[in-house]
Amino acid sequence: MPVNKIKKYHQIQEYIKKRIQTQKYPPDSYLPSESDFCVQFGTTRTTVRKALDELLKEGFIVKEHGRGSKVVERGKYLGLLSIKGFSGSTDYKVRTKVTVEPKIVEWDPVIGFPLSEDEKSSKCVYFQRVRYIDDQPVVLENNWYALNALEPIRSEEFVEGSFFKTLSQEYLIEIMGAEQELRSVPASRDIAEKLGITFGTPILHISIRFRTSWPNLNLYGDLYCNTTEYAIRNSYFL
Amino acid sequence: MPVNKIKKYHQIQEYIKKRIQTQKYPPDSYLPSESDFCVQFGTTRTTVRKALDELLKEGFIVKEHGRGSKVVERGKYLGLLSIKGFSGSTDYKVRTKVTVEPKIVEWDPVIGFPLSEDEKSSKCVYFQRVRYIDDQPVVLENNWYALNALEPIRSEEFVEGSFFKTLSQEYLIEIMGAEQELRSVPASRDIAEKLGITFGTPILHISIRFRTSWPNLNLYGDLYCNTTEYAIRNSYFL
DNA sequence: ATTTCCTTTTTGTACGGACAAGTTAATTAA
DNA sequence: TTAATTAACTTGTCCGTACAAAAAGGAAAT
Repeated sequence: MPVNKIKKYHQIQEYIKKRIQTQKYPPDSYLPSESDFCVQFGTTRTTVRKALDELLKEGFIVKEHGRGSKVVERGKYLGLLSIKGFSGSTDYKVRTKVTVEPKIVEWDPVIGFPLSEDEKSSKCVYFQRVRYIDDQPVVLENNWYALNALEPIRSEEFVEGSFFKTLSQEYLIEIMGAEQELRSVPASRDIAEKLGITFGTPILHISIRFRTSWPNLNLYGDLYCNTTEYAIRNSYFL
Repeated sequence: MPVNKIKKYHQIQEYIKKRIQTQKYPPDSYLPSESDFCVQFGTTRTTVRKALDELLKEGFIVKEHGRGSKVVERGKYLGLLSIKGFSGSTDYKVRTKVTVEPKIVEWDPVIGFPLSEDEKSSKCVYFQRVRYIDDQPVVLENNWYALNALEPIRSEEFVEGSFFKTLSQEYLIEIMGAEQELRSVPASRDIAEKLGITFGTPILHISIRFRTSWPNLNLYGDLYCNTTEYAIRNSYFL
């Protein structure tokens, strides 16, 4: 029979992760040194380093030889697609407007992924946002998630206006991965109007499923991007 | 002054990587056990495991508790965009036709990335391919790389018809990362003809720069994808 | 023939120690 | 004051050991 013993390095890893998520270890600050953690948890550097290595792989920290382990600003959405110059840049004024407040609805068949039985048995929470760059609407974003997995969150409660930051800091939910499908399609009348473009203009349609650290919680997204001015960009390394 | 000492784990890592790239350790086979490597390299499991951990992170192997370390089929292009059902699937007949043989030309200004001085000072190698799915042309692909970084390779010499496999197995060049820009654009007359679609149809335009393990070698790509039948898909995990 | 048990092999976790290498800040020498 | 040196601290590499946990295969019992 499986024993499922608790692993010491995993406990330390989760402890530090929680402190990061709740801003006890704020972004850009340095964690206590490895030997500090050794004393704190009554263990050896081998085990502490294993925990830190895991957090490094998960993207919570970066290590600097001779200096320490630094907490990184979370929520770069891994290698996800982002608008050119979006993340961490001040080239453009990016603004987000919630055009449909989170509300409970039936699942929308436009979601490009098969739902689990668990999800199908539940209603879902839906909200819509529009992303503006330099006061121009560029991305129309529809979002869904299963009501039985997570309660509705009012947009005024979003931490720094970000849904993902809210999940991390308020619910300790992390994005574990994502799958996307991309298509180039002509703009429908509805979308053309919302993005202020002419009917039929080629736009980028992206369907996303985010996998989270909660096994039964997936986030579904349906994005329409006007790429005439700003391209969508992503990058991967190592 | 920096000493740049050779690291034992790195030597072992590179040794195993080379054996994988040259098929001495073929895909799906199991590597010698960790203790075998300890004897072979006169070291301890700590060091061997560090080497294997690096190969795991680089995606060359997977580890199976109680069984061993298995060599994985390389060339999934990391998290790169791939045609839906493309990688490792037999749902569709995928065929690649080289429409322009690799030849030496001047750099094309359509490349959406700034070139380094080194690259600008050299001519470049260019070739064009068309990807077919079920005998339908779906992707038109232009490729460039600097001539002073890598010689031209004739398409008949591609290992299993794959340019990336050739780089890995014949030149020991690995893809270290990539940056992409995506746009939804109307098909030009030229591209519409080559993809067998009507002029003006929305198509997905992707500009890619691949970073390789050779510091001065970048691969540039310019792709035009007809996404009406088959979506472009990608996923990220962990 | 099938199940159960045990042994062997292999990877995973953890301990404890030693020294190397990079960073920072205080101290010393010019 | 400025530059060089030193000391203290932190992460990186590596050694050697021990036991746990998972997988595989063979032996014994049913």
